[in-house]
Amino acid sequence: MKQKVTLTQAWQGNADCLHCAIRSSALFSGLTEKDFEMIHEPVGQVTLEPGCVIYKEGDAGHHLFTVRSGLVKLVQYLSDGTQRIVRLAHSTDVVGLEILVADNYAHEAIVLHTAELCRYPKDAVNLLSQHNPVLHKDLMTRWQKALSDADDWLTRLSTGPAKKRVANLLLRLVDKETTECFLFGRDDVGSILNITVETASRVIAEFKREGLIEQLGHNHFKLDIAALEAIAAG
Amino acid sequence: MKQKVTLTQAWQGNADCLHCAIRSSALFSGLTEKDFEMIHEPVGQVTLEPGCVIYKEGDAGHHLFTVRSGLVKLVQYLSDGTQRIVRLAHSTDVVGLEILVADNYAHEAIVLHTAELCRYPKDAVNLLSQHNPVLHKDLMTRWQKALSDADDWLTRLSTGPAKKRVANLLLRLVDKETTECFLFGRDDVGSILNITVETASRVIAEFKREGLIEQLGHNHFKLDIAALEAIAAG
DNA sequence: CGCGCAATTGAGTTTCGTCAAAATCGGTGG
DNA sequence: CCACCGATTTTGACGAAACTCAATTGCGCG
Repeated sequence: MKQKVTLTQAWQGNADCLHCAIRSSALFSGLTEKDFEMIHEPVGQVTLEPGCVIYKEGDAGHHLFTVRSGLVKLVQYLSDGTQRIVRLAHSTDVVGLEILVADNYAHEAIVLHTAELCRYPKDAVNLLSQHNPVLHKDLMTRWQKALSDADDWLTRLSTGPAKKRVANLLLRLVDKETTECFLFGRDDVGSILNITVETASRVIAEFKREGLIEQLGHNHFKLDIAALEAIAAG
Repeated sequence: MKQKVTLTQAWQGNADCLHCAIRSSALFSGLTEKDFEMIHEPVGQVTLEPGCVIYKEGDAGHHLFTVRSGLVKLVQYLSDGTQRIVRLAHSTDVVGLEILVADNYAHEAIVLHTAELCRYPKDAVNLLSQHNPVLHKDLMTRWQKALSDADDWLTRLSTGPAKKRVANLLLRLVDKETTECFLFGRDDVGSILNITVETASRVIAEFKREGLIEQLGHNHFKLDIAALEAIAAG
């Protein structure tokens, strides 16, 4: 796992939320111009490279983040020091929601695929959510989505034999249009599926030999979706 | 798994929320008398026996529930028909939160240990949460707790060898005062820990032989907490 | 007292983890 | 451009853990 890049103070302020490309599904979609005037700290945006740490577990913080593009992993460290990835956040997902009601982040957030992020000050979100019913409901919906994702993670990615888990992971990462999929290090695959690096590698190699996935480049595959779904259903 | 009991319309209306014994940690703790006047449908309460189904996955519903006492399991069914328990709710926990933003329940909720429940109409909660900042924040905190529980479930109860998982489960169920613990069917233990009934039984039997747990009655044990914590840390 | 379900135990098999080695990839510098 | 280095991935051999199938025991309840 690379960890070369660190989050320097590269945030560029004054994102243009009113004309944001993903606004309809962004956190501040329900806000009016008047609402934006109430925010003193500007909404910042930044692009981060793989390996970059957005925040660490236990960090005090005052921001939550929307993932505009790319992929971010949320990691928790176990008592024995090993790490377990408890969620993946991709476009339109919010990470760091917990900072709205807690003082510290619950996970370590690390970029897996180059990601564009927006950053919101928690105080502004807390304040606005009490006056703006749309934002209020949107927040609830995001909590619900996070919880539903967590349940899905447990039932699909942490249950059953290794082949089934890997198939489910690939299907979750695939672009349905192109049937292509960008993967990442085998150690991360293992941390997600709760299997060892070797087992992850073995299963992926076997999928390649059996033609279920075709390698297009470094961690870049074309999937046989139907066949993988058969395995995923198990 | 028993499923003899069904939830008949046994709800007794007009719970006395203002003088509730667990009010300080109940869902409506932040409400004023004036708030209560705004609720047309009374808050109901009921006592349910083990096996009783509170709601099913996919059910349309208009209520969320506080568990006043007892134990409730939240179940999801996998593609192959087997069930996986994704959370346990005990005193002061809320189940069915998702109904605030979705039309259907996300899990099946079944009573494990005789439980007293309070029932809140979703419309009232949604309405009040937009005007009462305390309830608003309380709801957010409950979402966060549910999510944190889910993460904990994954890292503690679904990771590592079977003995470690069983130890973690027992420690989660134990009454720290008496060091006693009420368990349930081995099939439920298996569904929680993602192991088979046989493995669950073997581990528990082994714990008994090694004196880590002493059987006091049917599914009733006294625990050697220190020893179990050593295994749970593993 | 016996019936029936749940729990336990046993034997054999499969899967996965562990440890170790080999191969491959990506990047770097001559 | 090519050779080399380190890191990642793949592969192999072996053992441990858990699953499956089956039989037995134990317990609660009528």
